[in-house]
Amino acid sequence: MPLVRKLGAFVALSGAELAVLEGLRKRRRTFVAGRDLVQQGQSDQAAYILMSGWACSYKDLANGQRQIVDFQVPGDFLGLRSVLLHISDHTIEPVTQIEVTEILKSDLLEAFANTPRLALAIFWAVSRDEAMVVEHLVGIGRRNAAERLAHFLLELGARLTLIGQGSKEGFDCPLTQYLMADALGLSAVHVNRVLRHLREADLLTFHDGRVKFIDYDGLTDFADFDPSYLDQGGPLLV
Amino acid sequence: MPLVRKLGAFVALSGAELAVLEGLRKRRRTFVAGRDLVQQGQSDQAAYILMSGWACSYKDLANGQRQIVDFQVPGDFLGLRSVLLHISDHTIEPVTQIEVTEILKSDLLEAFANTPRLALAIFWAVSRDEAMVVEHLVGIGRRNAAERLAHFLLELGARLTLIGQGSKEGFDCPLTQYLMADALGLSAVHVNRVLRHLREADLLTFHDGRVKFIDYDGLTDFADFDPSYLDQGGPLLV
DNA sequence: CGCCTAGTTGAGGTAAGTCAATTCACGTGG
DNA sequence: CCACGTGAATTGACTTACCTCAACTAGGCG
Repeated sequence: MPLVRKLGAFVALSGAELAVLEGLRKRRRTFVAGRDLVQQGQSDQAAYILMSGWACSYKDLANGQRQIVDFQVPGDFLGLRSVLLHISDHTIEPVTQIEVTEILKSDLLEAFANTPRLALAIFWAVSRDEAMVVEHLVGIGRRNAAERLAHFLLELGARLTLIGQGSKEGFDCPLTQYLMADALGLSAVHVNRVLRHLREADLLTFHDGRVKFIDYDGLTDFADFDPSYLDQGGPLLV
Repeated sequence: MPLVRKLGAFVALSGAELAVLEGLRKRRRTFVAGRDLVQQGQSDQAAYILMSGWACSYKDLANGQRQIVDFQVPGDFLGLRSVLLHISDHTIEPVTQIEVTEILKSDLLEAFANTPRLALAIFWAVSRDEAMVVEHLVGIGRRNAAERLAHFLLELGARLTLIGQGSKEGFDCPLTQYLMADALGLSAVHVNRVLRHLREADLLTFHDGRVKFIDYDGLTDFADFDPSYLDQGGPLLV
C-alpha cells in the first residue's frame, strides 16, 4: 500500500502501528473527476488517503481566478490540514476518477494519543507536504515560466517514481494545460508556448497524456531541480 | 507568553501540559540581525520559539535570487519543519535582533510521546503555518502587485494584533522594501511604486517603520482579504 | 566630511497576458 | 452515417504589468 511505503520511509513502523494504520481505513469511496471532496469554507472535515487517481487542492479568488496549490497522487493525504483547522481553507477536487479511503477525525485523534510514533510519521508527512508547497512558492515567485514548468514536471516525476508510476524516462500525466496553468500562475496559452519551447530545446515532450524526459540531466540543470526537499532518505526514527 | 496564548487558542492545555511546555524552554539565546539560525542544507536542526523581534525564512536559488517564504513574529516557531526532515530545506535569518528559546529535538520527540494533546497543539500550529504559506502562494500566483502587497500587510497586521502588537490602526514594521520585494516576488523598485499607489489611493501609508491603515475596510475589500485561514477561533479541543 | 543603506522617480525593455481564430479528437443525437 | 457541439491544444497579433538600469535624495554613523 503506497501510504505504508511512504510513512515507512520515515519511521520503521511496528506491527501494532501497522495495525492501527489498517484500522484507520474505514470507508472506501470513489469520486468522479470534478466532484469536490472538500470545499473551501466547510468545517469539520474528514481526511482521506488517495488510493488511485489524481486530485488537486486549490483556492478560489473573488475575481474568479483560481490557484492550484498542489496535486495529489496515490499514497498522498487529502485534506489533512483541514482536520485540525476550524474551517477548510481550500477545495479538493479529483482530476481523474479517484478511489480514497476516508479517515475519521476521531480515529486520527485517537491514533495520535495511542501511537505517538505513528503521530510522528504523520507529522513528518505534513512537513514534507509543506516543503513541497514552499518549493512551489519559490518557483512561482522567482522562476520564469520555462524553469517553473520544467521544475514542476520533474517534481511530479520524482514523486511518481517513488510509488512506481514514473521513471527518468517519463510518466503518464492526466493534467491538461489549463490545470497546469492554474497551478503555475500562468495562462494556458503560455503553458502551451513553453511546452513547445521545451520540446524544441530537446528537453521533454508532453503528448497524449504522457510526459517524456528527453534529456533528464539537462532538464534538471535547466530547472535547478534539487529533490532533497522531497526527503526521500531512509527512516529517521528506528 | 505568546506561544502559550497561541497554542491555548487551539487546545485548553492542562497544568501538566503547560509544565512540559515550560520544560521545553532550555537555552535562551540572542541573535543579531543577519546571522542565520538555520541554514539550507544543514541536518539535525533544533527548533526555536521566537520570543522577541522578527525573523524570516527563505530559499536561495542558483541564479542568485532568493524567495522569502514567510516572516516570523513573536510566538511563532522557527524551523519546526526542519526537525523531522532529514535536511533543512530553507534558511532562517533574523530581520531584527531577536531572542529565541531553543527546543531540542529530543525534547520535542519526548513531548510527542508523553503529551499527545500538546502534540496535537503543535500539529495545529504547523497546519496554520502551512495555511499561511498556501495563502502566500495564492497571492504570488494570482494577485497583482498592489493586491498582493495590501494582502501581505493586512495579514501581518492581523497576526500582530493577536499578540498585542498591532491593531486596525496599523503596526510597527521593521521590514525594508527589499525584504518585502523578496517575499512578494517583486522588485524593490516596484514595491516602492505600489506603496505610493496605495498611499495616493488613501488606503495605507508606510513611513519610518510604521504601517498605518487609513481605510481598513476599503483595504480588506481591495485585497480580498479573508483572515479565516489564520484560524483565530476558540479552542477546538477541550 | 564622506560613505553606506534605504527610499524615490524616470525611461525604456520584456516576459507573459489577452483576444481571437483554427484544428483536432471525441461523443451524441438526428 | 453525418451534423453538430464541446473541450483541449495550437498559433498569431497586440497589450500590459512588471523589470532593469540609472540617477538622485535623505538620513545615520564612523
